[in-house]
Amino acid sequence: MRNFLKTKGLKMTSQRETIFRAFFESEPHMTVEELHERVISMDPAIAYTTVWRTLKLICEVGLGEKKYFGDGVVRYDRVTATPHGHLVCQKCGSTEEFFSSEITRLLQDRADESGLLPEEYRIEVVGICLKCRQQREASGDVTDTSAKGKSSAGDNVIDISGAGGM
Amino acid sequence: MRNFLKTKGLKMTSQRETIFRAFFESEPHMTVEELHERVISMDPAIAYTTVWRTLKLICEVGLGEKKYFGDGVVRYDRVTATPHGHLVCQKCGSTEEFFSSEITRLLQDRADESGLLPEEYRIEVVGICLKCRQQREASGDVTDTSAKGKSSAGDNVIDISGAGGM
DNA sequence: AAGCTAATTGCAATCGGATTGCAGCTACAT
DNA sequence: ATGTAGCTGCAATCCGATTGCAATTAGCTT
Ligand SMILES: [Mn+2]
Ligand SMILES: [Mn+2]
Ligand SMILES: [Zn+2]
Ligand SMILES: [Zn+2]
Repeated sequence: MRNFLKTKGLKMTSQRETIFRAFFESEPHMTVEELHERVISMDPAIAYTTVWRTLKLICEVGLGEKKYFGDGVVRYDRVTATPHGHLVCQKCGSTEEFFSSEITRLLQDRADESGLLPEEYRIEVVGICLKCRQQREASGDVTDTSAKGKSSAGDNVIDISGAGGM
Repeated sequence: MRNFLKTKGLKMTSQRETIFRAFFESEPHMTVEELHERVISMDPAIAYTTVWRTLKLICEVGLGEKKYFGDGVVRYDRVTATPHGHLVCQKCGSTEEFFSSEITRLLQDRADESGLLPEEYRIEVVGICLKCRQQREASGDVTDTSAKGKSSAGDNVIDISGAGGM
């Protein structure tokens, strides 16, 4: 890592060392603020701005990637050797990572067909996690909470042309 | 559409009619500002805020979805009967849509495994489009611009544990 | 058709995370 | 030890997203 920076004419500082540690050893998908909290617990003197700039640096060298999970805050993810996807709960914000070489391959093929040189993959399913659905039904909600079976967002057919007509 | 609003206690207005038209008849993935421009060309009196609120409404009733393609601006996409993915050029911002029932099925399976009730799918490949790569090579850049073949972001193995260690 | 009221709209103000300018501090090559 | 290109902390700024509010309007009621 130190060498990596060196070749770029960049310097290793105690702040960066701490922030790198925090980033690579904490749960993934942290916001700048969350990571800053973590960092502060290790070295109270490190500023938010420095965390922000270091995350930017991490992304620039290819070890990190910005992620937008839908709550309006940017999150930072570690880049893995092979792309991975996410299952995101829009209720509690929990995330689960998964790998799928089949999906990656299919996406690669699509990109190739179009002549797009892939740089980053975004593979996400956003929905309501099991835990949140169980809580909801516990509070007496009448909504269908079954996940098993064929229910999915894609099933309900939406007549867009009709809707656009008026 | 009018009926749809009615059942919700909502009103159809000339502004909404215009904005609906603009949204469903323009290219997909427009920003609020872009759509506002379009709307203004149809009715100069319609305010940005109204466009924003109407897009929000469209999303709430399930006909639209927010998208973050990486340039920091929210875009609005039409929801299709079956989920679709995107090929996004991070250089020129062009997008191409594609459908893949295989990918959708694989994602559905993953979600089911985890107990996540799918609500929205995000399937994107971000990279450099053919056109942009050709322009780059034309300006005498030495970078490898081949898209065909096995090149992909997933191939370069990144030793994260090592990086995190220091 | 006129009246009534909740919904909608335009505009200005505000919000809040992202980003930047800058003066003082520091890593590290020499 | 010295010099200089990089860093850092802090405050200021940016800017798209969101909201408060008074005037206006759609659609129901009489
Ligand atoms: Mn991840
Ligand atoms: Mn689309
Ligand atoms: Zn949840
Ligand atoms: Zn392009």
